[in-house]
Parts: sequence; structure tokens; C-alpha cells
Amino acid sequence: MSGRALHTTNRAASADERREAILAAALELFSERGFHGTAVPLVADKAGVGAGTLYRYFESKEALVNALYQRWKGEFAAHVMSNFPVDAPTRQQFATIWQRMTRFGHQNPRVLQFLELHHHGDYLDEQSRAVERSVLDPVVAFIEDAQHKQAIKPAPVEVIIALVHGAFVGLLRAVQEKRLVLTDEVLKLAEECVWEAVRR
Amino acid sequence: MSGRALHTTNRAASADERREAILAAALELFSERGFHGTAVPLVADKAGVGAGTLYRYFESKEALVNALYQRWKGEFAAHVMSNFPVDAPTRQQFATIWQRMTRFGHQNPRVLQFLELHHHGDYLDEQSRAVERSVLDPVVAFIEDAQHKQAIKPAPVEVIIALVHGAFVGLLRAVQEKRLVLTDEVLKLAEECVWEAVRR
Amino acid sequence: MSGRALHTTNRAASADERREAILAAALELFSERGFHGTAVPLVADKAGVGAGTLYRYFESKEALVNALYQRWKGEFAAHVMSNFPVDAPTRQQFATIWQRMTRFGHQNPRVLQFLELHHHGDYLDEQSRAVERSVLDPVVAFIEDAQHKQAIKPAPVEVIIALVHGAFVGLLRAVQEKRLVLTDEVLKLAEECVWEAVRR
Amino acid sequence: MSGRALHTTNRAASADERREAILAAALELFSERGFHGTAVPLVADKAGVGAGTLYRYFESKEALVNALYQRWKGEFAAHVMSNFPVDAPTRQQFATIWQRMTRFGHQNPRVLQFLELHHHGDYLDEQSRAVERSVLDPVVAFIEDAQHKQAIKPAPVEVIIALVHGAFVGLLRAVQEKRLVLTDEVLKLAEECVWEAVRR
DNA sequence: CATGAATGAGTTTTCATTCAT
DNA sequence: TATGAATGAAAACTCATTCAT
Repeated sequence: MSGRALHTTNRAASADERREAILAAALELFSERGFHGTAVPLVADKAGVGAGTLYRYFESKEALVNALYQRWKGEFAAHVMSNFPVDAPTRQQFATIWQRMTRFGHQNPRVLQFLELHHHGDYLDEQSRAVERSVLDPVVAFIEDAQHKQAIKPAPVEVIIALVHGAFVGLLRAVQEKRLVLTDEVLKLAEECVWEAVRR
Repeated sequence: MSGRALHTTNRAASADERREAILAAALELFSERGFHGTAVPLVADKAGVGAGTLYRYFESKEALVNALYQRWKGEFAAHVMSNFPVDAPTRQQFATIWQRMTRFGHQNPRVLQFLELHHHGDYLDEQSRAVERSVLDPVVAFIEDAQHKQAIKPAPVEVIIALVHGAFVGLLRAVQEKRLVLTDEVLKLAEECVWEAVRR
Repeated sequence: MSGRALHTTNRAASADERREAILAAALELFSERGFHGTAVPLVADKAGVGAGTLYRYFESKEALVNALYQRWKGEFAAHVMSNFPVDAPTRQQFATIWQRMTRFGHQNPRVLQFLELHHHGDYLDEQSRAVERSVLDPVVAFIEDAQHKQAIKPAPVEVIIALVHGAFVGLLRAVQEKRLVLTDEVLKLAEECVWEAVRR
Repeated sequence: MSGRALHTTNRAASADERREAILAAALELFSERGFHGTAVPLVADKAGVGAGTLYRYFESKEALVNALYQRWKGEFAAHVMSNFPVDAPTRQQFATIWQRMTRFGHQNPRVLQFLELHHHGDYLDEQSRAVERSVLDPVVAFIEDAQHKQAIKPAPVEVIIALVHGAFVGLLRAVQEKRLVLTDEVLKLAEECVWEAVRR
């Protein structure tokens, strides 16, 4: 007699799982073959759903890639900046950011590849670009604060961000391409390098 | 008086010019929309030739992207490493490399975008990968030499390269996205930052 | 009352029917215009399906022509040689073969034209050639047996086959080209002629 | 002083040779790959002329195939029926025809393949069909005469022609496909077979 | 007159999306 | 609601024909 609720519950859970399966499949394929290089039915196949089903969860291929982009850009930002140690010394704050970035990138190599590869796509909608911008705000705030404390160099914030983020991406790409293994030692080393790049 | 072989010269130039026009159009479109996102007739149109003509110069779309990749990867390497000041102090050698890289990137923003975007594509053939590898050799040699002289940090060469190249790409991407204007001052600043990242 | 599994049956029939419609359309067009002279969308149109649909049933135009070839070569062989009257006198065995061949050809004029026209195509795959070869075996056996019984001439089997099959094809081509009407009388006459060609 | 005439003569000879080279190349390619399966530039290449040159000699691909068809259909007819021994006995007349056919087919295997393969093409123009018809007339006359003399069977002329020509084509196809070697013995054998098919 | 590079219409094939079941 | 077969618009590529040289 409780079959109705249970049924609904199961269905709902199942729907969530389906959505996640589609996003996971899309992440894997988009990160490797790019947006235009990936066929929708392939995504559906890998997700274990029918091609038509995918369109019940995402209005179009573009909607899918935007959902994926926003999801992971947000996750990355949250991972890096949540519970930020606002009162710690700058060096330690920097260490926190760097370690969170690299740990995230190490654990989710496809995500980083996906975000970098699709960063520029003209299929990204305004919301994706908004997420993109909003992610930067706390980072900018941190840097400006640190510069104010004369802890890091008085260069334009954009320069600091470009260098640090670029170095980070370069490092993970080397890992991705198996040119490098990301040991703790390497991580520490890289952190020290990048810190010296920006410290005052 | 300078009219010798004008006829032949013009003809030859015309074929060469066409080839160059196609490569230029492809560079522009591939760098903005990616390989799979760019239709061949679009490239032909932008190059001012018929669609069939493109196939007289390049066997296939893949052959085109590979020719483009090899051309520019080579140009970049030549620009950066030719006439390298082998006897200069490391700091000055580094300055030379950095300035050549950034100047090249500044003057050829699409080239950098193209090379980064297509770095991973499975449509790149073995020759493209070979060019890729050969470009790295002199850079590795420079770094190892500098490490031997105790001028830069004794980190794995791959780490040094990843950080410096990553920072470089990050910087130019910021420029490309109009988040930053590449003044001489910014360039000097960035150079100083990156040098401090790797110096001993 | 006979409605069991009507749904499934209809579905299955529908897919089968589509496949058959494509094969029928291809037979008609290939037999008249040849393989290279027939555009795939024309086949699809005549079959009443979309161009893309054809590719759900056949991997390529080549796969289509091979499926068609194997199908009809097999049908022809089965029609002619199945339930072969092994114990009948040679003359009657010959009559059986000849009548079956001509009846088949008369009822399926396009099939014969198709098989003859595509007999040599370099788009035929190994399987098609294997079918081709396997069709000959029982015919060869029959002829050798008849020669052993001194019922037909002791010429090389290939010569016998070439003459009889050639005469058969010539006859049906004349019919196809409306130079001749295939009455029972003509059939009997032709059979008598060909028999006298090979009888001892 | 004689340079003008010589020049013209050379040119004319050269033009003829060119035309012949094109026809020879077309024969080879059309007979193997069919009309639609053969690219015009390929014919030009094999003929050793430029693609544009071919169009100075033949108005179009269709004009080329028609010229080729008419040429060889005529050659074949001339070879078989010229200097026909009108007063010889029927059996000997038949032997003459058969031997001329097979000799021609043996010496020009590509011609036969070409004529058979293109016999039906809708790119053949009215003139080609007229040649086709005119070739038959003397053959029909011979057969009717022989029937009148009660030397061959009183079957419809079309049947006689279809059987004999069919057998001939079947034989040469077997040779073409290397299933058979055309020795004098085989030729005699086949002639005897076919004669028994039609003799009274 | 000979050429062969240039072309765009036409070819085979793929794929994002829809819709009957 | 989930499906996956069907589709046609668009992709990569070819080729008969033209025309500047």
C-alpha cells in the first residue's frame, strides 16, 4: 500500500541518477574530444540511456555543455574558496588555495581538461560566463587584500591571476599528458615556485 | 630590369599565395571555433577560393590542420630559440626567451590560441607530435644547463617548463580575452615574476 | 483472436519491410544505372525512407550492393539447385536446370541484369566472391557426373558452363531489351538448342 | 620553305595520335571500372594529355564513350562480316563467323568487355544505337538464308542470335576471368558445340 | 592549340533532434 | 516517462568541365 510513494521516490532517485550519468558521460567525452567532436548519441550510450531520454534532461547539446560547465566551474570555486581561512597569514592562505586547486585538479583531471578546453566556446551562454566571472571575485579580493598587506607584488590583479592560474594549468596538463607524476614533493616544489613568483 | 621571369614568378606566387590564404583562413577559424567546429567550405570562403580548390592544396581537413600545426609550432620554436645567446648569463638568457615568447604571442595571438587548443587533438598525426617533441629539446637543454650552473631551481625540468609555459599561456589568454593589456611594463613585471619562480 | 503479439509483429515487420524496400529500390536502380551511376538518396527516395535511414540498415553504399549481390546470387542458386532430381536421367536433369534458370530469370528480370552487371565490380567484397564460388560447385558436380555417364560432351567443365550460362544470359537479355518474347515455345526451343550443344 | 606544310602535317598526325591515345585510355578504364566509375582526368592522365585537351577532342564524357562504342562496335562488325564467303556452305560460313568473333575477342579482350558492359547505358546516344542495329542486319540475313536452306533450326532469328552471341560472350568472359585458357582446341570444341545448338 | 588549376554542383555519409510506441 | 528508429540538414570530399595562361 506504500507502493505509490516508494514508486515515486524510486523514480525520482532514478531521474537524478540518470541526470548524473549523462553529465558524467558528457564530461568524459567532451573533455577528450571537445564539444563539436562529440556526438550526442555517444553521450547517451555511455550514460546508459536512450538518445531521446537525454533530451528530457537537457534541452539541447548546448544546454548540456552549459550545465556541465556551470556545475564544475562552481564545484571548483567552492572547493577552492569555501571556508577560506580569512585570518591566516597570506603565505598560508596562498598555500591553502594552491593545495586545494592542485588536489582538486589531481582528483578530477577530466574536469580541468574540460573547463580549459571549453573556456572559449561560443556555445557557452551568458549564465556560464556569469559563473565564470563570479568565480573570480573572491580570488580578486584575496589578491587585493594581500597586496594591501604588501605580501604579494603590486602587479595588476589580472597579471597575478593569469600567472598563477596558468602555472597551475600547465602543471596539470603535464600530468595529464604523463610527462610528470604529481608527487607531494612536486606539489610543494611547485607551490614554492609560484609563491616566489608573486610574493613581494 | 628586374622583370626576369616575371611570368613564372607570378604564377608561382599565386599558387603560394593561395596556399597561404588557405592556411591563414584556417588559422583564424580553427583558433576560434576549433577543428570540429569549423566547416571546410567556411575556410575556403574566407581564403577566397572554391571548396574544391582547398583539396588541391591539402589532402584532407586533417592534413590541413596538421600542416598548420607543424608550421606554427616550428615558427614559434624558431622564433624563440634561434640565435640563442649561448654565452650570456642565465638571467639574460631567460629574459631573451621570455621576451621572444611574449613578443611572438603578442604579434600572433591566434597562433597561440590555435596551438593550445589543438595541442591534444587525435587528428594530429605522428609528424605533428614529432615536431612537438623536437621543439622541447633545446628548452630542456637550456634548463638543465642553467640548473647545472645553479642559476635556477633544481626541480624536475618538466615542472619548470610546465610552470613557465603555463604562466606564459595564462598571460596571453588574459590578453586575448581583453582582461589585460600587454604593455611593456606588464611584460617586464611578468618576466620578473616568472624569473623569481624559477631562479635559485 | 489471432491478435497475439500483433504489436511486436508489426514492429518487426516494419523494420524488415524497410530493409526489403531499400533492397528492392537498390535492385531496381543498380540494375538499370549501375553502382556508380546510382546516388544513395535516389535509392532512399524510391524506398520511401530518408537518406539517413538507409545508413541504419546498411553501413555504406558498398555494404548495400554486397548484401544485394549475396542475397540474389544465393536465391538464384537455391532456386536452381535445391531439390535437385539426383536420380533422374541427365536429359531430364538438364531440362530441370534450364527451366528453373529461365523461369527465375523470367520472373526476376532485374535480378539477372543486376547480377550480370555487377559481376565484376571491385566494390564486391570477399564474401560476395565466396558466394559466387560456392554457387558453382554443385553445377560443376552435375556436369562432371553427366560427363562420366557419357551423357554430355567431354569438354572442360568451364567451357560447358560458359556456353550454357552465356546462352541463358543472352536469351534473357534479348527479352529484357524487348527483342524477344519468352513464350513456352521459345523456351522449349532454346532448351533443345542448348541441350544439343552439350549432349554427347 | 616546306616548314609550313611539314608543321601542319606533324600537328595533324600528332592530333590523330592524341585522339587515339585518349580512346585507348578510355577503353582500358571504361572496360574495367565502367562509365560512371571512371574520372575524366584519369583518362587524360593515362592518355598522357592534359584534362583540358581531352575536351578539344571530345565534347564531353558522354561524347567520348559514344565515340568509343561506335568505333569498336563497327570494328567488330567489320572484322566479322567483311568479305563474307557468301557462296560457301552454311557450316563453313558459320565456322568463319565463329572463328572471326573469337579471334577478335581473344585479341581485344577489353573491347568485348567494354561493349558488353556499356551495351545498356542510358548515356549511349541515338547514333550508337543505330550502329548497334546496323551491325545486326547482315547477321540476320545470314541466319534467315541458312534457315531457308534448312541448314539451321527454324527458330526465331532473335533466339539464334541470343544463344550464339550469349555463348560467345560467356566463353570470353570465362577467359577474361582466367577461369579458362583459350586454346585452339577449346575454340574448335566450342564451335562444334554451338554449331550443334543451331544446326538443323 | 595544349594545359592543368580552379570551381561548384553533386556525392557519400554523419548527427542533433523528434516522435510514435 | 523512456526509448531508439527516423530524419533531413549539413558535413567532408569528388569530379566533369572551363578558362587564363
